[in-house]
Amino acid sequence: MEQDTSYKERKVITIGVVSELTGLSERQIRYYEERKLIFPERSHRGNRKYSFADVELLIDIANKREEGVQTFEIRQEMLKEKRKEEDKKIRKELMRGQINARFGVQKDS
Amino acid sequence: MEQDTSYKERKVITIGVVSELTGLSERQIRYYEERKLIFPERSHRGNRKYSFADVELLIDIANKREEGVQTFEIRQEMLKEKRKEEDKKIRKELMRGQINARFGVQKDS
DNA sequence: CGTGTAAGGAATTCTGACACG
DNA sequence: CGTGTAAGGAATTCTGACACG
Repeated sequence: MEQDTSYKERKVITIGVVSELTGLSERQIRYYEERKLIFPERSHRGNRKYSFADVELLIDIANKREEGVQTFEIRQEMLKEKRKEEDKKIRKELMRGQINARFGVQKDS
Repeated sequence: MEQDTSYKERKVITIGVVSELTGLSERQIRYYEERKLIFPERSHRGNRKYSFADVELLIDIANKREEGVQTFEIRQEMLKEKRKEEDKKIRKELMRGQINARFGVQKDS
């Protein structure tokens, strides 16, 4: 289901390049990971790898930080967003279920 | 005009990751550059950086090589392709020019 | 809390070259 | 021609820690 060929989601960018792309120091980037704001993959021997989506997220984080928002609060907001997304998804699936129940394919047997 | 925010074209991937992604050795990847099949950018201090488009191109090259096609021939084909693309583009622009001449915006002055 | 920095080590990347076929 | 490899050096990345505020 999860098509992970998407260029935006593939984790292939090393921390040095991410640093250039975002203007953040490597220290900051690693710290935001420690605070569970960002989740890079690890290469074979432990090097962090980020996606373009991660880069964009980091830029958002940087903006929030500049406004004085603490990492803890940013995390709260992100979790809230995530819950909202999941809710939407579930509602969609429920709807689909109801439609199928009335007009959809027959259950076999 | 050239919108280079495109994830596919941004050169951000280091040679080690490209090697993993393509299955090619770093030696091979550097050699194909020497033969002018691929054109990475360089980071600040000289490290090669590739795009997803480059990765796909390298996979195509690898397939051709497996069929025994020489790098020189691959280069020929690529140049031919490129010329074809440019031709198409020019024809398109010519067409647009004619349409504008009859129905388009007035030239000022 | 958020970030800088020095520390020490391991892994990465670079170039030019020799080897083989 | 296309690729492997050893060589030496420079740059990258990692972790854990101390510092400051």
